[in-house]
Amino acid sequence: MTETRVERKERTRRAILDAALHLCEDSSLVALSLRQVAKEVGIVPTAYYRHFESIEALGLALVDESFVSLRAMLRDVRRGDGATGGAAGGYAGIVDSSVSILVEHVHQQRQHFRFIARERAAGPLSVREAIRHEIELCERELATDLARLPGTEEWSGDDLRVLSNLIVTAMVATAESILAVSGRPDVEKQLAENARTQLRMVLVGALHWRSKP
Amino acid sequence: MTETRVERKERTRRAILDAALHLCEDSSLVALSLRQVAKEVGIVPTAYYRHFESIEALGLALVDESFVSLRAMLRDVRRGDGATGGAAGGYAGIVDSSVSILVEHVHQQRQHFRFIARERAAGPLSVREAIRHEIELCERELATDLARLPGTEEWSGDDLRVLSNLIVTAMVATAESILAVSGRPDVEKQLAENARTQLRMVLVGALHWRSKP
DNA sequence: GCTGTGGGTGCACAGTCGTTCACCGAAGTC
DNA sequence: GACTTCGGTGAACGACTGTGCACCCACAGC
Repeated sequence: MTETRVERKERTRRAILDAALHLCEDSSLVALSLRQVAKEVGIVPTAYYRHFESIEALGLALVDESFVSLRAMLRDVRRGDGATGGAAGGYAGIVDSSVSILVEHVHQQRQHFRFIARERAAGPLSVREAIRHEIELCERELATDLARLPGTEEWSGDDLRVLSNLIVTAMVATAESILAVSGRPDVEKQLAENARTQLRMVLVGALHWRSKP
Repeated sequence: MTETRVERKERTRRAILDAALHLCEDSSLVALSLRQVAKEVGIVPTAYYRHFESIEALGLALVDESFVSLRAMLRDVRRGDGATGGAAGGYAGIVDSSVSILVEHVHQQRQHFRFIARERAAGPLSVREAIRHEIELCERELATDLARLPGTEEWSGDDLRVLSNLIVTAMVATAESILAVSGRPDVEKQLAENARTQLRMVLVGALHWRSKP
């Protein structure tokens, strides 16, 4: 029954992260006070310093944590085991399952996605930079995935990067839209269908694309 | 030399808007205090209430003002008089000049674009909704423009809307990137070129697209 | 079992916050 | 010229902010 000291500390740290994530649901990190977090956790303000030296440091930890969720999603997308079963195959199958996986993960990790979407533009400078860097990594990953797809053999590295940037941008926007309409399943279905259409349009463009020498 | 009373009031109101815009360059509206704005303007906090009843109301005014800038840009894009001179014509010419106009306007109205980019995700609820609504109007405008382009005769209204959503999303992302790298002209040139490539890819996709019945 | 480390407490401080109120004085009205 | 309107002032309030300091006490290592 007794807790070891490191367990106890880790539990409080988790509680702080969760509290911040909860408070960030309808505001931004820059409008979050150390005392609010402490009150939400149930500790005294000064005890906060035992875990983080500032709100900004908390933000960076949340970025790390959130991108664990995001990478888990990318892993699922790469495996291609979406709601459609994956039996469809081909580009259409990839598009359908990828968007399904996106929608699913946005629901399961709503707080993480919301945090990233908001702090990407509004957070402290270091947080914004950290998020931008992580997204750039995601784009690179996607670019190498795209390079393995049939039809992109003659593409330049630049074009692959530009294409994956476009796709990531569109998917980030889709995630933001889904978060914005949270609670209206019919509208959400429509957003997912729009995202699929956009991906198909982009893919049609890609298949007819020839990189300049 | 004497100022009429309404002129004087309008001048202070302008000063408040400018001060808020300036303070929002490296933070968000939700982290902005009435007193900061007042101090920046050079008036006492209570005088602020003569012009706006809250920071949120100020935000809504800034949204209106910012979208005047954005609409001016859209008008230029529609006229197609970009830096390339417009003589090129055809899709390539449209793409080149449109992106040039975007870059140009982002520079000229840096504060407005930055404000919209940030508060779109982080502002008070009413501000977020106002921005979302305005962007949706821009998408509709673009959709009607696209409908006039040769090659989209058989497109469904849905597909036109989805396509313009994709294009607007990509251009918003481009504007955000340009703001993020502010001050590095070489990187910015690259971003603009990437945006042009993305638009071309999307257009290639669109030209080979056939709407489902 | 004694000692020391470290998470958590309580108090205090100097600021800042939004908002109230009574008041001033110049521009506007009659 | 007398009267009103209204943008701006200055003091004051209660609440909240980040942070420093001394302290407590359960767990850790000896």
